[in-house]
Amino acid sequence: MSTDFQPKSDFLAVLKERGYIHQCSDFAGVDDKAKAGELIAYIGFDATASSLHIGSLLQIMMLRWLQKTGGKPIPLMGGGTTQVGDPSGRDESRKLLTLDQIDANKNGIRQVFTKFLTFGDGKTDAVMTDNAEWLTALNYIHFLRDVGRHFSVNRMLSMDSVKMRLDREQELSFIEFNYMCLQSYDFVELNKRYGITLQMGGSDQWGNIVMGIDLGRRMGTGQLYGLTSPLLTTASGAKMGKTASGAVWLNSDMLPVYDYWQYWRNTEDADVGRFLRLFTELPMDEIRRLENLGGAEINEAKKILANEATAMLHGRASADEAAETARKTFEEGVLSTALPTIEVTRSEFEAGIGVLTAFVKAGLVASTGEARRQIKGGGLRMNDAAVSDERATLSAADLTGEGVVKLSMGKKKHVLLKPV
RNA sequence: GGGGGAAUGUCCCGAGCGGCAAAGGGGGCGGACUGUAAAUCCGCUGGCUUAGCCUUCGCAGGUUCGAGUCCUGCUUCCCCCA
Repeated sequence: MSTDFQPKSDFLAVLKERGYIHQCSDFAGVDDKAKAGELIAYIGFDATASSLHIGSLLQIMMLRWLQKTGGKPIPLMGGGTTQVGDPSGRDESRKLLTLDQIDANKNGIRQVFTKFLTFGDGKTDAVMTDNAEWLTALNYIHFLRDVGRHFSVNRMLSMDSVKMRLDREQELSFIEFNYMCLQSYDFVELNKRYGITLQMGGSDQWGNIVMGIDLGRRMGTGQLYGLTSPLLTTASGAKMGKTASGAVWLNSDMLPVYDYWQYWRNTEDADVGRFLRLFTELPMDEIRRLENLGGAEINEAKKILANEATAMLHGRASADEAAETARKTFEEGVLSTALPTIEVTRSEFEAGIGVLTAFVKAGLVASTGEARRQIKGGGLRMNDAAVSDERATLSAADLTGEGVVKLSMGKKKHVLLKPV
């Protein structure tokens, strides 16, 4: 596991150069497979929400690079494992999702993959899989006899994730043991069905992946491999993908394209190079040039990062539109009608909407109380003028030439209110 | 089975002599300064129809003019002994 390993395959060369690799069970083994064009790999995604968020993007990019370098990517939907619920997030009673919720979530998640991967029947075409297919049909006794006997509790107890819990005297439920086993079993099952030999994932998945490799050896799959990506944090140490309004979702119905673009635009200086490598496909020498821009010039690099990352997910046209909206809003101070817009009926508007209510409707604040506080702190603006009177009411006089009212919270968040 | 602790503002951690919308952090949001960055400084961080009203301290009762605080029972978690 030397970090100075020199890959011969395009796949590992790209991953290494761009910073996707944290650990690998056997660099040379994966390298040979990739070099021979025989690499088939999977990454599992649990369906805990109706969209994946930025945290999963790194994983998706690995699958994308695999495909581009001649391998076959297999995204695995955790339709079965989600029913068990991965308790590794710790915490008390994690509410179990209903089957309906899981189904709905799977549909939401599935869309994203089609944007990053090419699906089909060809050699390097991606195939969508779902572990509900085999896990839900498992019979407990059969599973114990065929698979369970290969797990050593002694060994499981020595795993980091488990040891940590035990050391801290935190609850470790039996269900968690099972989760690890199911994930291991997935690996073996996917090997049988698709000839998969590599499982990738975040660094927190290392233990589970290694268990899968081990199970494979005992169940006669031939040599399996594991490769993990580093846990991403921003340069100032925050977990990636959280914003004020929650996670940075990949589905546009959960997070408008404009907001997605803004997320990347607001990257910290120190992260620009790293993010360009991981989340865009720009050539390396171009990235090196961009990340070395000094002072305010690095903003150009941030725009390119935002454009490229957004184009990959939402398409070039949407990315351009978001960039143009941002340019008008921030650089020219001109109103762009492409800002996120919420509509109210004309009769409701004419009846008079209070400013407090308007900001709540726009989703800029969570309650009228918060709106009041923000007004006191000078944080709310209407058509770029600070709101000072919380009793004010919107009227036709507030409509701009475009027939909208621009509501802003802070300097960066803008929503248009449009009577229809 | 016996004994001893713990549960607080629904993001987290955490103080709280019977007068409490409840100390202090972290995180988050806003303002200032900047470059839509970081760092720094300042403000805010239960809800509403806001001179007021309503709802919060594991759950259910009780004492009291008044309970996060005292009493009783219950639930969950932790520690010690067996």
